[in-house]
Amino acid sequence: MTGSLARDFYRRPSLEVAPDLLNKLVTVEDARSGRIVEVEAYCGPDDPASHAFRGPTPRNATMFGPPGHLYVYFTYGMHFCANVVCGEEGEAGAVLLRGLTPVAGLDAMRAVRPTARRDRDLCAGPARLCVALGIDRALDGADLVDGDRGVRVADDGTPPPAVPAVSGRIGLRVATERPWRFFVPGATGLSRPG
DNA sequence: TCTGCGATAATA
DNA sequence: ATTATCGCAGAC
Repeated sequence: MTGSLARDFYRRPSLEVAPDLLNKLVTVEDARSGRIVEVEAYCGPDDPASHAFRGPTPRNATMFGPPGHLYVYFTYGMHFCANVVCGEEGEAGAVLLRGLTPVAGLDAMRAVRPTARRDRDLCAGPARLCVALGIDRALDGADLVDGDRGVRVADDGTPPPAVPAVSGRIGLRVATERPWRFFVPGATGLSRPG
């Protein structure tokens, strides 16, 4: 029943993949896992908010690689955020993971995120979920399909919402009006209510 | 519960 | 200079 998503799942534009990623599971080596409840699509060269907008650089190299890999970047001098690379190789599409419902390994998550007051805050935010799951620079480029570095995205049979909630993306100064944030309404682990 | 602000360093 | 953020302080 539960298994890694196939490569072809990711071989589509990020705007198609993003809503389909809702309710899938992210798992890491030590069995910590969370259910994806909030994502944002980034559309490569067509998207002024995308790290890929100005073409390939050392930082965004993973985005320009094959789909189904993890793109991890460092920002604000202290945070890591994680994306799933989408589209054909070279398209540089990406889906940012913004919120998870903690599913397993809650004790380990609490240990690395002592500032989370409630369990619902453990993975509520793109940088928070990276800390909770132990995702950092070392996992940039990890293959989510074969799990070469322990990180996978799996389907346990829970379908995405028939009609996902949609909004503008968060934290941007450009292209804020594009409705490319998708989330499970009312879910535990959203980075913000709506 | 909400709002504003400082931290902190890689990137272009 | 800017940044795909977070946690704290202070106001209600």
